[in-house]
Amino acid sequence: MSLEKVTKWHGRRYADACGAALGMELLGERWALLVVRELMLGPRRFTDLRAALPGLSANVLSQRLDELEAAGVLTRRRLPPPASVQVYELTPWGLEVEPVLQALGRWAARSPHLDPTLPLSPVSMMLSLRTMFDRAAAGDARAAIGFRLDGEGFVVTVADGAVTAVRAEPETAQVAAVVTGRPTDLAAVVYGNPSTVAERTWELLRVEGDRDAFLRFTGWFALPTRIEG
Amino acid sequence: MSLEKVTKWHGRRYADACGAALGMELLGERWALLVVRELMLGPRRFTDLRAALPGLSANVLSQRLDELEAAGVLTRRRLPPPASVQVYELTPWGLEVEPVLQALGRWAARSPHLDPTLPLSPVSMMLSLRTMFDRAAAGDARAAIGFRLDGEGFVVTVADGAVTAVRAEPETAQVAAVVTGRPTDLAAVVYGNPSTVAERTWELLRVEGDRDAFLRFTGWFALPTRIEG
DNA sequence: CTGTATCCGTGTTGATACTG
DNA sequence: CAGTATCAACACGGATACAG
Repeated sequence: MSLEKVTKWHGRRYADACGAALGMELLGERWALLVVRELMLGPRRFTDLRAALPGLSANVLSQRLDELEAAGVLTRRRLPPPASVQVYELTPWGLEVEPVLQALGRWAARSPHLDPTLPLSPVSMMLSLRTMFDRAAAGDARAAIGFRLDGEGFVVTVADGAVTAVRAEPETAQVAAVVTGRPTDLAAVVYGNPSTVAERTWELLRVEGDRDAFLRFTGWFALPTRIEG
Repeated sequence: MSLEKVTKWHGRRYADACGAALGMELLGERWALLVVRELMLGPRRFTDLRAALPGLSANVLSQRLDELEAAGVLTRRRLPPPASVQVYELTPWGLEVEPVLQALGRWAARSPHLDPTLPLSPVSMMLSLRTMFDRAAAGDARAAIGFRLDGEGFVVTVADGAVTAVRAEPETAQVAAVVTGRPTDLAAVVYGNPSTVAERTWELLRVEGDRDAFLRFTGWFALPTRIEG
């Protein structure tokens, strides 16, 4: 069966020696890159992926997971009992897809068609912080902010002109503030023009702890300028 | 009709605010990224694209060109008479796809499935030099090498720790050497282990001018290490 | 609860042939 | 040269039913 899939994976080849062509064979199938994106911050279960990717049907997700496993991008692993559930996890090489995600995201963010009102998954929001971090704006500032987005916890740290974002329950002792809310609203506050972000949007987020620390934090991230369109 | 296409481009959305998702909507359709790749080094005609992308049929190419034009990635332009032919040209924003191509190519080049025996287009070969340039290996060396691949001329220049590659007829006066041959054979020589590149492969390339300069040049480019598979 | 397998309507893809 | 027309095959997405 597994061999079946490996051999079957040559359905739609480009027959092109170029690396970018091979990349599109591996990641270019519909939904494939978004599945990888959702695994970028750690292993997830089948149902987690479905929840993060509404519109992706179960049969297509199954197929993508098979193909990505055959390609060596991810592995399926059964968690040790008692939590005997299956999770999907990127391989080290799969983790290296992040620069691709970032280059693509940065490029497309300049399109007039980018629509911030569309749904945004928690992982997607956190990854965008890694992509859109503005080193010059942050300078040598330091801060750790916790997030709880749709029930999922993350900790983002800025230090030494770099940013990290990991999946973790934010402990009030370790972060300056904990922000709770929906990813879309967080994006509006972080990427919106501070003077035009509606007060109503701020009200949709709950900020516990040092609110000013989070306010400064939002200034260290910026979307690229849009092209006219 | 053109408006028709713009509005029609809503066919397969992801309904996801993430930039990477939008990027896949714009460039993720089959063949789309490879069409952009072929335009990266300057305008090309419909037939040029078909020649560079065997396996891409005329109707699909037509459709991709429409979609990419509607998205603002490329424009169609009619060359002034007498050469009154139509060419497709990337917009400034379309040119910015190159980092995506590079990130994807660099990532996929580590796959065990990369197959250097597959056909390689001249543009693809030249772009790979921009991607795989090894700044440390080049040091402060300088050189200009001309190439004639499947009849298309290019000039590649290395200077100040950077590489450029442009479409241009190589003039013997401006380059240290002119290499004539097929892209695949050039790739074998540039990216192969120098000690294991068959003498037969070298014989498939014609090197006019300073052969040693070209030999040094080949040492400034390297593929990333393959993963086990 | 966590996936997997099957059926089906629809749209996309791709080969061939053909037109301005 | 630059596409359009037609048609067959297949991929996608939704629903549903089934297995561990």
